[in-house]
Amino acid sequence: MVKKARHTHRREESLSRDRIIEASIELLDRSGEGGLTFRALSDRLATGPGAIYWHVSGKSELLTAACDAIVARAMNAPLVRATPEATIRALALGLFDEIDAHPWVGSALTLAAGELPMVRILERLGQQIRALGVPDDTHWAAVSALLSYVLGVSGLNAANAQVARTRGMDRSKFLAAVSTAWSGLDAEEYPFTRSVAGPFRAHNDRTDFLAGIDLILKGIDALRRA
Amino acid sequence: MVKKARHTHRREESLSRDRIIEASIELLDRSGEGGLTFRALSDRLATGPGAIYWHVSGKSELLTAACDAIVARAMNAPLVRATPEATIRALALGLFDEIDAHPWVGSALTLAAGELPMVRILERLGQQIRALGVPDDTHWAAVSALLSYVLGVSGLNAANAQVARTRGMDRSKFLAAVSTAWSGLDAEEYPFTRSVAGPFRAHNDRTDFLAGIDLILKGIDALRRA
DNA sequence: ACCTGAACACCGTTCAAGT
DNA sequence: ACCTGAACACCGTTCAAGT
Repeated sequence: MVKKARHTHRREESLSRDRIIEASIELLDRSGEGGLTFRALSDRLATGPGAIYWHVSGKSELLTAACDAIVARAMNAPLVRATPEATIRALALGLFDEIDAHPWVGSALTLAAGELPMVRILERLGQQIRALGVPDDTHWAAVSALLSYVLGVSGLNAANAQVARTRGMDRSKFLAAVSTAWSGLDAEEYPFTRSVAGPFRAHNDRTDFLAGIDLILKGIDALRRA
Repeated sequence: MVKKARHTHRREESLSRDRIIEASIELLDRSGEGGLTFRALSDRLATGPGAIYWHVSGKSELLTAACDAIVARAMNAPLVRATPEATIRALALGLFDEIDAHPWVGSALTLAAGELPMVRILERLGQQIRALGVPDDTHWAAVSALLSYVLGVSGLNAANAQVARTRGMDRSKFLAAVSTAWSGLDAEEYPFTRSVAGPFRAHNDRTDFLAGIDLILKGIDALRRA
């Protein structure tokens, strides 16, 4: 019963990079990372695959551009005046929420290392690190730790969403399955993992994410006093 | 001039899961993540693609098993008696070095979220967190922060290696290219990124990685005093 | 300048048929 | 029980040909 979503409508506007990226995001949101193909995309845009190549260099540019649209939204959100620490938390949470809503962004971000979406995050976090007043020569260490952590959580979220999707589970079913697997590990070899199997089942990704940010902020704070 | 590496030798041993994984690792090391295909693999093992499916359920199991072989090596390395902090640093560095030598492990690790390779890391780090004497209800927050950070750095390493490979650059050329791109960003919008473009060019991944671990350890230390 | 769509060179996976 | 290899249903990308 695979029914191809036929597009009955004729194309009204002409093709453009923006329309292509918009359609890419819709495909990625609906069907995950595997959902973005040139065939599905050209079908949706009522054109041929070759037409897309006129506006975009290839798939990786497409994915990065889609990712950037989401990241930009989170990084350009207006910020209330607050301490640098509070601003970092707010920025990180805003990004977390976007990635939670669009899990494919998590892996796209890492894939586009050094490119615009990552730079947006680097910049916003970095400005706050600067405002924190830590020594100049620790700026890079501080941001890169924050950035790596954020990318780690993002990638994990993307992977979890991906696995849950392919196995047709929702999030709580997936957590329960992992938790059960961990509980069944050898007691001699994996005592710690067994001990966190319970907490893991009930854990809240968002809270844990913030706790990790706070841990790193605490560490950065120590840099200032050193 | 694409010369297919012909295998002139007949197969001596019979096929086995271990031989398949060993060959997978060789392919991944030589040609990166894209190098692992059932065709390349069956060519190398002097068999057909179908034969591999007799021993292994599919590509993702193959990748996870290959990843696990490398991770196990790092996590089972004998440890000298030391403080929990020093042990965590040693474990993390050992893992970093393996991933540096086998960058594909970085993305495979994230892809196999919740599975054995990740659990090995979770367990070893967790045992040391426990030894640190922080409150029981902070164990999960502490390990998951460390783990996410390690996965973030790993993924980034994998992505960098991948980009450098496709562009045919070595690491220093790649760093220089990113650094130059950052220096060319708009001065109003990206002051911080521009300011770290210089340090970035000369930075040492291994040192930065360890600095991040230390930052998180400092934060965990604060948990004990709280 | 922009679009079409067939064709190319790949993929992972399945499966009837062999030993 | 284990292996073979053709076949299936996909991919991303290219390109001669159209408008």
